[in-house]
Amino acid sequence: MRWSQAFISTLREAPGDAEAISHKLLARAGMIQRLAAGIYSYTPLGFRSLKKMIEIVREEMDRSGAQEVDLPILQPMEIWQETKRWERYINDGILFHLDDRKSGSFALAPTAEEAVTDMVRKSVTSWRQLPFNLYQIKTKFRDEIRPRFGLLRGREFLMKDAYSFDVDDKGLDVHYKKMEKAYRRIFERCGLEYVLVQADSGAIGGSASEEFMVVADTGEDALVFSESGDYGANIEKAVTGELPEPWAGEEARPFGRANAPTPGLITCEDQARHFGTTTSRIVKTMLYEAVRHDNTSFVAAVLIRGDLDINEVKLPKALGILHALLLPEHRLDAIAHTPPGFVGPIGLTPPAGQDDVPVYVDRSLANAVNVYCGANEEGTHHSNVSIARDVKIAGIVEVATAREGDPSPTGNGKLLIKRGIEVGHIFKLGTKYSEAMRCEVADQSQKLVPLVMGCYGLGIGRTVASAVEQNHDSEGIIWPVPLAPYTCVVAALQRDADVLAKAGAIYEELREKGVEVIFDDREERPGVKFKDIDLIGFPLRVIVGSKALAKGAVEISTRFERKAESVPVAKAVETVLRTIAGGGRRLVLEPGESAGG
RNA sequence: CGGGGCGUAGCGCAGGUGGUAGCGCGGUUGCUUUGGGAGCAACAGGUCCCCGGUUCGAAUCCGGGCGCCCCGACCA
Repeated sequence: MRWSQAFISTLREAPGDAEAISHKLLARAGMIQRLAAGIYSYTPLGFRSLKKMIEIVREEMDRSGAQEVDLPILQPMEIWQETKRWERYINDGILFHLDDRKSGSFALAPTAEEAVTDMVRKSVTSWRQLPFNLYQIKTKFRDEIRPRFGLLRGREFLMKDAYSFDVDDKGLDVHYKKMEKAYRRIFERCGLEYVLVQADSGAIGGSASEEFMVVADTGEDALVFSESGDYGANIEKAVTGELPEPWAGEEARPFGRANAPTPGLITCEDQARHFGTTTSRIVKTMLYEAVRHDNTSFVAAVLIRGDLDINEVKLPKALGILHALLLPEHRLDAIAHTPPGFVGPIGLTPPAGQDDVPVYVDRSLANAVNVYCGANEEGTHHSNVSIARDVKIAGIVEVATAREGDPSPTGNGKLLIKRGIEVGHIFKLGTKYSEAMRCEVADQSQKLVPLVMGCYGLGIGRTVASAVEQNHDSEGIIWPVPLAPYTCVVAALQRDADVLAKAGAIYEELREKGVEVIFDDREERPGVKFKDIDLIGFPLRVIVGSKALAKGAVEISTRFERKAESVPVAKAVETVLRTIAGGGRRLVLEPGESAGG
């Protein structure tokens, strides 16, 4: 491609709404353009990188034995109602949906479990037709509450989604492992540093799930790792080892009434200071509106140590409910007879229609003795509370949020917290969708069984953006070779006939040798060319300028190293080829070839 | 959903006591320049987010709406 003919426009300044580095740089490089909040166009240059990513994913999915399909993204409400996801997603406000002329409703789908399950149930009747894994690379829609960070959280986005179908869990395990392997190959090919962590399966449902995360400060997820590297989990899922218990070995003292704190002492920190103890001895009592799967609800109390926080992603699962909403303050008075700060597990008044308020206790408090808790009276606390003795416990649950420095659940060292971008997510769905949609086959004993499914997502645009997050400097993007829009740029620094001819010849030869190369033949000053080339971040750069050319040389450098070497004109092409063969990050010169920078 | 901010040329922004709009970058043309976003000159480019109101007159004041960005989303 000749730059002078190409649709490329770079920006000296990033659009004002760009926040993340990848967003700023991709926009400045003219690779993406915002059309609306969370909705981006790819320019020819940006689309080239996107296509690179698509091809890598397609190759690795095909290699794994998966088969590509194309499912409608405009999907009828009816199949979403079969799995109860219509109401759920509408309630969460994240489903784009619309009506057609005849009043039918449709979704612009964020995932395709229903569509693929429908396809399979219509055509598969026997276990002999299994197993298989179907995937597609297609634009998806999610009406994000808050789209941000450019390609990282958009409302329209390109995602690869795959769905495996097996007769039993053993088959699912095989597919799951295959996908993990395929994903590892994909991210390794992109040159990305990533980690695999345990994850919550969220709204998709299912049992096990793991996320592929690119570690980056702009990441929206908090990740928990053990120092020793033998544990990694999304904070939504992370558990900790046994925490030291400050009451270990103590005798339980008689239950009492604490000297009253002033009503202003609302936080656990204030109270601990007032009582002359640590926050770990203050019991935090949180009241939740617990919504059951049948949409009925009740009020429940959850007790946790004052130095810990409740993880509201873990909570519903621990309580066996659909979701838990913290009770709004105005409802506290009727149940706990006090504003926040003095709520406790003893003497709660259940709301109408409920016999009692069940009290769930986090594991961290299961053995607690001689602790303080709110007395359900403003300004008052109980002291020397022994949880097992004094509280009617509905269940011991594990709902604490992991903290940096907590012991690792594996017993090896402490936990660290980093941020990450979720680029891939693999789930064991089980039979959630196949049962709801009656996607069944006859097994070997002629019994009708629902298919066991897995689902595997991979954000294409997001992975490209992650690559930029991970590979850039003050001048611009440093594309990993596999994702670069062009591998190499040949720039003619001057409009001099000899310069243009030599540069043109090198460009033509590289092209013939199969290198993806762009020829900067623009009528621009050298400075402009250098800036654009660095900003877009082509891995290799061949500079043809009148100065070096007078000595029969051109200058070659990689975007990663940025140190240019003079190379004889006749050796330029082979130097480029050798450097690409060597990975493209570092210049590979022949011994004795360098004439110095 | 709560709080804050913004909306003026392709991009980044200024203006705002009411009088019909400006700067930088970018663009076009010419001359000069030519190894890290050149200089001079001329030119082009605007629904000042939209609708309504006040006024002789609104980018500016008032009301309503829309769009966008940021922060927070309750830890008792």
